[in-house]
Amino acid sequence: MPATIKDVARTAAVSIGTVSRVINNYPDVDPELRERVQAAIRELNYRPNARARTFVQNSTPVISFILSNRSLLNPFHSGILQGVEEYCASAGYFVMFTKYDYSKDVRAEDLSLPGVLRSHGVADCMILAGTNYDNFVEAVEKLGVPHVILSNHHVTEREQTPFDRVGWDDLSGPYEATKYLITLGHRDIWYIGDTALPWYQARYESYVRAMREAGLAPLGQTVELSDNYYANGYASAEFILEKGYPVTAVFAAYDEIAFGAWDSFRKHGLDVPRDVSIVGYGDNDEAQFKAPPMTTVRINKSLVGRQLAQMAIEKLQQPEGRLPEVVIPVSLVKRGSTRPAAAAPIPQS
Amino acid sequence: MPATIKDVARTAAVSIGTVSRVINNYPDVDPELRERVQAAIRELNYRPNARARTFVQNSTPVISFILSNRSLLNPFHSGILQGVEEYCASAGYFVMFTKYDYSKDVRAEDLSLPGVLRSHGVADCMILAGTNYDNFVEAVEKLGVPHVILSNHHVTEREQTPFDRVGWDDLSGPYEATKYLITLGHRDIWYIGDTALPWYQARYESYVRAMREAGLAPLGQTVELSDNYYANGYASAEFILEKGYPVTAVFAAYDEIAFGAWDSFRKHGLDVPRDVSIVGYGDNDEAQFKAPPMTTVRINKSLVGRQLAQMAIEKLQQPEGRLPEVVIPVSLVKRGSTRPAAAAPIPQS
DNA sequence: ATGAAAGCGCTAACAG
DNA sequence: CTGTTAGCGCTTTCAT
Repeated sequence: MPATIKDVARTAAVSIGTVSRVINNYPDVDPELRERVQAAIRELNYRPNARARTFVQNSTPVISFILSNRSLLNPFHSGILQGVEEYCASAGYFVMFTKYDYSKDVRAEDLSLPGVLRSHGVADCMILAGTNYDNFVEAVEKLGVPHVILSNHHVTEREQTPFDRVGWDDLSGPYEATKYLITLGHRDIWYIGDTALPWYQARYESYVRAMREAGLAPLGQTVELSDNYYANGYASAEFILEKGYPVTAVFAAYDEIAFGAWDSFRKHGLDVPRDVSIVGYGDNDEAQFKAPPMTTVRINKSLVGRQLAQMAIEKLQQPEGRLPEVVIPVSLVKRGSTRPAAAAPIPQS
Repeated sequence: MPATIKDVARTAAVSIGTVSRVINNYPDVDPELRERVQAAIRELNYRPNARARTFVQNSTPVISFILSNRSLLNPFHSGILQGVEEYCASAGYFVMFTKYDYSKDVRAEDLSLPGVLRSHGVADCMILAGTNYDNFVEAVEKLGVPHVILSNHHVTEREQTPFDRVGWDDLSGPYEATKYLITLGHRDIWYIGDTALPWYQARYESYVRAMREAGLAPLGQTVELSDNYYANGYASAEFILEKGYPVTAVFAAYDEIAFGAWDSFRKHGLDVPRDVSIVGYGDNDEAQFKAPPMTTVRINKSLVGRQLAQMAIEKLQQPEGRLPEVVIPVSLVKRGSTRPAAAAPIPQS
């Protein structure tokens, strides 16, 4: 049975009010009493009861990170969670990790919500991460629970107000990457990636924009065998090579896709970057560890997480306030998997 | 301001005691009253206040997953966390994610503990995951906080009582893997991996045992440039090849190490599995996605996590009880990166 | 079967 | 500056 504030008060021969003031670092306490209280705390090995404290203050320093419909094994999501925890810990908050899988086709009121939403007071603000749909967001809104949304994977049909959302810039990365390849003299630049998923769609369109601006024809290739990025990238490259299409550069919509394509090229005796330049997307750890290290678009997942956490804590303190959307910039990291295109044969005139 | 139990009682014209009995599914409630209460709950959109409930019950349905000195980006750790969450959610518990970095050289009483341990009542049981040392474990013990330890990465100098610990079998996996390569006719089988870390040491010894039993000389190679597994595996293979040592098979102490070695072999024109067979360790998702898919030792991380969670919940309910250590078996997954050794040239007699 | 009331540990408001 | 006390929402015990 742990010591309570009463025990400390008795031992220090003061009132519980004084003990409370000492615990919470109130300024106006007689130094001698403060010392006596602190001695009693040490002696009794007293740790405040967080339950009682949060109960009387009617608020819990807990943020729930809800990962919807995605696996934490994906470094994207674990990276964001890690950023969330980092910020929360520094601000004195705790992070509750909840995985939540649901179908987008269930009506909001019929969703079987995660426990953290079935009672109130477990966590006072939610971070909706992973892939989310309108039905769940709507259910959370209806409950009146403060929340912040990871915007990139929020598949919505409603018009979004630019508030209480954090994401990274999914448009300029692919655009910059493609432009970089063009600058290097490449013309047969393929986009490899799924175009069915909305966020891949955005990446594709940015690629197309860069190609068009340079007067080049966009070349998209997607083989969607499974939700296995590597295999799809591999198969897409196989397809391009088997058809005999010219290819000197690839922008892959995700690092894992790039790795698959890379292995396919290698299998066909094509060297990266000698024969084909490759740019990935995401900058997971593996990218820098390839031989040669892979050029890719870096998304600062930790920063995305920290920003989500910061906004969540602000919302928790001011549930009615609306915080403007934050978009985290991305950056092209140039490494060894890209190089200038071989000079084109001079046309005979 | 959310509705409280009082509001429900007033609306249903019953006492708060009755409302409590309905909420908690007590059997002896008049069906008519129960119906009235439920109607009031719906009408007021009442959700019980978890804070008040846990306060009066003096226990919180929260387990803290403390990841020490490791990154959640490593699929090992995120896989375990995901298993923990899965079990906890099904049992009505919540998971608090805490990252905690510390030095093993600080005395237990001088450690700056994570917030979840500085007050009590935030979480009632801890899962100590990641890499842990005696000082932290001792500090947790001194606080009298119930806890369960992931045993594989617990670096200890104390004699361990086989209780309140969960781990996977780090001995039979490497042994089986090596024996399998021997069965395939390989003789020049290299172990690639760090031997400085204790758990890698165990894997190495098991490899050595299998080699010795077959009358073969163990061949260990470690290049430890950094904590980058891929690069170390790559460099280790480079070393073997540059020295011109014979090699027809490799057991790598971790999948990422295997990937690095694989790429080095490929660079040197050696095909897997035609020229070299490779066995990895861990069975991260990428292993099955290689071309060909990689033979590896599967560690069921989710099961490790679920087992940790189950024991944590038991400890939480019976803090004094001691639960026998659980060791999760591993299994060799045979895939395309291994094949029988080419027949040795028949010695001229 | 139901209502009334004590009390969980703490904070904060108030009185002195 | 310090002590006293109400009260947070709920469960549980004790009457009835």
